[in-house]
Amino acid sequence: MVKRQGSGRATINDVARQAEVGSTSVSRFLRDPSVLSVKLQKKISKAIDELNYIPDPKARALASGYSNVIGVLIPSFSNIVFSDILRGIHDAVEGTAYQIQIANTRYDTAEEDRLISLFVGQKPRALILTGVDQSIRSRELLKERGFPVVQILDKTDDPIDMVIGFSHEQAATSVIQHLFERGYKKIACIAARMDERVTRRLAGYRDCLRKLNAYDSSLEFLSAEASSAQLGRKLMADALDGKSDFDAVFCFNDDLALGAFFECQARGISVPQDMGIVGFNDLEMMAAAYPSLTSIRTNRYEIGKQAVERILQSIEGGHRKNERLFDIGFSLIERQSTQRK
Amino acid sequence: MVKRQGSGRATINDVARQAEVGSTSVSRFLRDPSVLSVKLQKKISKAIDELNYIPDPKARALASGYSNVIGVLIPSFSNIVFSDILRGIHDAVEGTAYQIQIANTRYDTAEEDRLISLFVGQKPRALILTGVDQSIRSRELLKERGFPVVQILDKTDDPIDMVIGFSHEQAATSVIQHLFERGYKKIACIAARMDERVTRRLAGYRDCLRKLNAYDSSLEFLSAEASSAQLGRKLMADALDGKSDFDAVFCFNDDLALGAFFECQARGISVPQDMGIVGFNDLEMMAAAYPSLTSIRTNRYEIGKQAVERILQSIEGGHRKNERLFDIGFSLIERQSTQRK
DNA sequence: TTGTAAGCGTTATCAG
DNA sequence: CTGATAACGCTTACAA
Repeated sequence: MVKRQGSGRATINDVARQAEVGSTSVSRFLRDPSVLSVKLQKKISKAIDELNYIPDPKARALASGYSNVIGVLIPSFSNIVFSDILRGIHDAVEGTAYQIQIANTRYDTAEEDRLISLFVGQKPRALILTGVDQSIRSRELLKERGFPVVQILDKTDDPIDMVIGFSHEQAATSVIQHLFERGYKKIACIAARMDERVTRRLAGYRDCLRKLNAYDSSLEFLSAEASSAQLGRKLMADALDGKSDFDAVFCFNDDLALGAFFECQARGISVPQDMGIVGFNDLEMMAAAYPSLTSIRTNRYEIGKQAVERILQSIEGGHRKNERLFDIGFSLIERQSTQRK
Repeated sequence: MVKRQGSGRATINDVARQAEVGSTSVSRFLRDPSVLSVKLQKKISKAIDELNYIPDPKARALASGYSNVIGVLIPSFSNIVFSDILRGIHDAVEGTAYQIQIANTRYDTAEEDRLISLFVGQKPRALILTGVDQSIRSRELLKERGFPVVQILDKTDDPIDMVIGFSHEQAATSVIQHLFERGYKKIACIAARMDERVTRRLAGYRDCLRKLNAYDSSLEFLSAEASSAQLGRKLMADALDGKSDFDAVFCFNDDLALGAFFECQARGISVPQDMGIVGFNDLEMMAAAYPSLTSIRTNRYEIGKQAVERILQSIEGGHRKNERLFDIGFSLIERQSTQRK
C-alpha cells in the first residue's frame, strides 16, 4: 500500500467529514454558499472554522484548469512610473483571491511575445500589458482567449480587450501650448529611451509645433539610452552647445528635466527667465526643486488600481461590459520653471 | 464515464506514449536526465520537442507538495531602493523554474507577521525578507521550516538563515568621518520614515559624533512621514530656522538630500562652502546635480541578485553551506557637495 | 535503470 | 439541493 506524506493541513475532505456532508458540498460552499441549504451552510461554516481550513490554490488551479494568477508585463523595473503602477495593482489585488505575477519585457517586443505566450500557456486569470503596440501575433493570441486583457498607460481605439491610459500626443500638445502662452517661442525637446510612449510624445510635439509654424528639427535632442538625470544634463549640454537657439526645453521625462535644469544652473542660465523647462510624469521631486519644475501629472497609481478593478468586474460580473476604453487623463502642473516674468 | 476537458496541451503521458516509455521516466527526465540511460534520454528529449511539451507547474506543485514560488516581502513599492532590489531578484530568477511572489508589508510588523504565515502556509520554495528585525514569532515559524530564508538590506550576527546586506551604522560613521575630514564641525541630520535601517543610521550618527565629542541632539530633524524631496526641503527649512548652528547636514535618504539642497539654493546658502550635504543610497541623480551630491553608494541590485543566487545554491546544492552572513558593503562617493575649498 | 499505480486537494460530471 | 466518483497533470513509493 502506497502512503504519501500530505501537507498536514486540513483538506476539503476533513471538512466534509467533520461537517458530515459530501466534499462536493464543501467545494460548493467555497464558491457560493447560497446554492446550499442554510442547514448545510451552517455545518460547513462551523467545520471550516474548527479545522482552520484554508483551500489550496494549487489543487484548485489544477482541477479547474484556471490559475488565480494575474500576469503583469512591464518594460522596466528601474522606472518609477512602473513602481507606481505596481503599487496600484498590488493594492487593488489585496484581499482578493488573485496573485500578481510580474514579468519584465525590457522594452523588447520579441521578449514581450515570448512572455505573452508563456503566460497564455499558464492560463492566467487575466493579463495586464504595458502600452498598446503589441505584435499582431500576440494580439491574435490574446483575442478571444477567454480571459480579460488590459493594456495600460496609453490610448487606442482598438484595444485587445480593455485599455486604461491617456493620450501622450495630447499631453505633449498641452505642454507646447502652455509654453507659447508663457511667451516661449523656440522650443527644443529632449528625449531618451525612444519607446512607444516617448515616440508618441515626440509626435505630439512635432505636430503641434508644425501647426504653430515653429517646428525646427535641429532642436530635437534624442537618445536611445535609458532616461536619467545625467543623460538629461548631457543632452541639454549638447543642445546648448549646438548652433540653434531656443528659449525653452520640453523634456519627455522628469529625470531628464532635472538634469537639464542642473545643466542650466551649471552654466548660469536663469530658469525660467532665459530658459523654460517642462518635464513629464510629475515625480514628487519636481515640486521640491528650486525653482520648482513644471510637469505633466499622470496618475500611475490609479492606472494600476483601475486595471485590476476592471479585471475583477470583468471576471465577477460574468459577461463583459460594453465599456472598454478608459481615458484617465493627465494634467499640466504649472510651476516656476515656466513662469516668465 | 466522466470526461473532462483537459488543457489541450500535451501532458507527461502524451510524451511517455510518444517516446514509448513510462511516464515516470519522463518525470525523471525533467528532474535530472542523467539518472536515465542515454537511449531513454534521447527518446524522451525528442518526444518533448515534437509535442512541444511544457510541464504544468500547478500539477507539479500539487504532487510534490512544494510550489516553485519564492516569496518576497518588501516594506514599500514607492521607494527606488526596492525597485532596484526587485530588478536584481527578477533578473536572477529568470530562466530558472521559480516564480517571484511579492508582498508589501507597508513598514508594519503585524502585517509582516501575517504575510509570513500566509507564505509559510503556501509552502514557498524560499523566502526573502527585508531587514533583520522580524518578530520572535515569525523567526520561530521560519527556523527549521526546511526552506531557505534570506534577510536582506541589513546586517546581523544572528540571521534566521542567511543575510545579505551591509552595516548602516558603519555607513553613517563613514559619513561623519568624511565630513570631519572635510572640515565640517557641526553636523545636523535629517531623517524620515524611521524604519529599522534609518534608525540604525541614526544610531551610527549619534555614536560617532559622541565619540568625537560633537553630538548635539538639537541638530536632529526627524519625521515619521515617508521620505521625499519635499519633506527634505521642509526639514531643512526647520533646521535652518532653528536656533542651533550647523555647517553640514547628513540626510538619511537621497531624496531628503535633494530637498535639503534645494532649500539651500532657495535661501542662497552656498553648497559646499557654507553647507555640506551628504545623502544615502546614491541614486542616479546625485551625480547629475550641480553641485553634485556626496552619497553612500549601496548596491541594491546586487543584493537582490545574490539573494536569489544563494537560494538557488541552497536548494540545488542540497545541504546548506556553512556561510550564512554576506556583507556586501557600501562606499562613500565623494562629490562636490562636501568639497569645501 | 525502468515501470506501475497510488496519491496530492480540488472541481466537474452525472445520478439521485 | 446533495453526494459519489472520475479527472486535472504530476511525483513518488514500491516493485521489477
